[in-house]
Amino acid sequence: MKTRDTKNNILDAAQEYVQRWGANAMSYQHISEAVGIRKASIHHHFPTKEKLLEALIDRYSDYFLGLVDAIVASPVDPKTKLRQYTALFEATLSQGKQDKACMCGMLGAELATLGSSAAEGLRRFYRENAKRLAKILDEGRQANKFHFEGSSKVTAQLIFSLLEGGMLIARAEGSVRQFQDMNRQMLKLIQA
Amino acid sequence: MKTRDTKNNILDAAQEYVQRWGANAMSYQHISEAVGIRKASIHHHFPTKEKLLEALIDRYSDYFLGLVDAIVASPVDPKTKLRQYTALFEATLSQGKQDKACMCGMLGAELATLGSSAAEGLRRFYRENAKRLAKILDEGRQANKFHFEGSSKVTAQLIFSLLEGGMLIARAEGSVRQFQDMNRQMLKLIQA
DNA sequence: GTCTATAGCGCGATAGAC
DNA sequence: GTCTATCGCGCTATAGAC
Repeated sequence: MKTRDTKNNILDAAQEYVQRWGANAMSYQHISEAVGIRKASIHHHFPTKEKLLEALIDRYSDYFLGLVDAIVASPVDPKTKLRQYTALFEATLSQGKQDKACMCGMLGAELATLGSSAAEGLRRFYRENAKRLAKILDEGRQANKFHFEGSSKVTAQLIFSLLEGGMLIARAEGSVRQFQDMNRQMLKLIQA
Repeated sequence: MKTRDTKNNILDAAQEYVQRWGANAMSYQHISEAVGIRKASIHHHFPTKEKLLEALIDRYSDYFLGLVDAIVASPVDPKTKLRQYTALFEATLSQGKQDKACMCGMLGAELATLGSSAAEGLRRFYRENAKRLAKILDEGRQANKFHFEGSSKVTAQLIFSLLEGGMLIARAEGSVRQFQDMNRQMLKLIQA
């Protein structure tokens, strides 16, 4: 099998596991069983777990921010953009047994156990998401569709934190519905 | 040393570790070194890690909800109560090297690796916090101090999720300030 | 209640054949 | 690029002396 395919299969399995169980519960053995190759073969593609996590975060970040960029650039109104943004998180939570959270939200709790490159990748994910959210908020406020005082940057942090935290809380209750209700309420508050 | 003291010392060390590193990175060896007793002695007080985590969550929950109850019952206005509630989280984040998060927020990410009793304890913490927040919100809305449409229960979930998620995000950036700004902005949105 | 000693396992990682 | 085999470590947990 091609190297790129194997690498992607490894990252797919690792990501799935981290989103459900966390990085510290994920092992080369688990990936090995999911992908159908031996532990040593994984080390050939990702020599250390730290390198694997770096690659995982980079890929996740690039993919997710790509989806967000498409939303930001689309010609719909700001309220719809914000709704589509929250829908990305709702989709993750709805997948499968509804026990998958945002991978970077999970890793936020395990930050202290990550290497410095992985930690920097995490910060980049947080920062870039907030930046794009702030753009949507500015656009909405300029169009007189969103009404809130103060900084759009801080409000973007607020919304992003709400989504990341909300996924973890709602997952504990097994309630996608609770997460969706919360997101709708946030939209109301921004428009009030 | 008295059993109760030793138990508390063990729980203190364990809690500190979980808040910084997470439950899966916490080991009997780490606690042993922090408390100054041997691994086997910890097993005498908490036979398994699962039991230790259960006790940890129960103690944390009781203590924290006690603080919250005092705020709810105090004769100050609802806005002050909400401010004091967020201040509890800000205080945790400000402690020491500013790398401590809410223990139950951390454990939310590691939910899948917890035993069923510990998971139930977590859900209780989430539920009881939201319940008390909803009470503050109702009180504020009735006094015409808070203005928001829709359910106070959902809004309480929103605020609680925001706090739990915000701690993890702000911790990554090492910015208590960011967390405080976000909380102030939430208060503005509720009062708008 | 605390200790020493150890069992038994899973982990990340490496060596070397194919 | 994938494999078998193995190393060395840290983990949870237990047995049994004091």
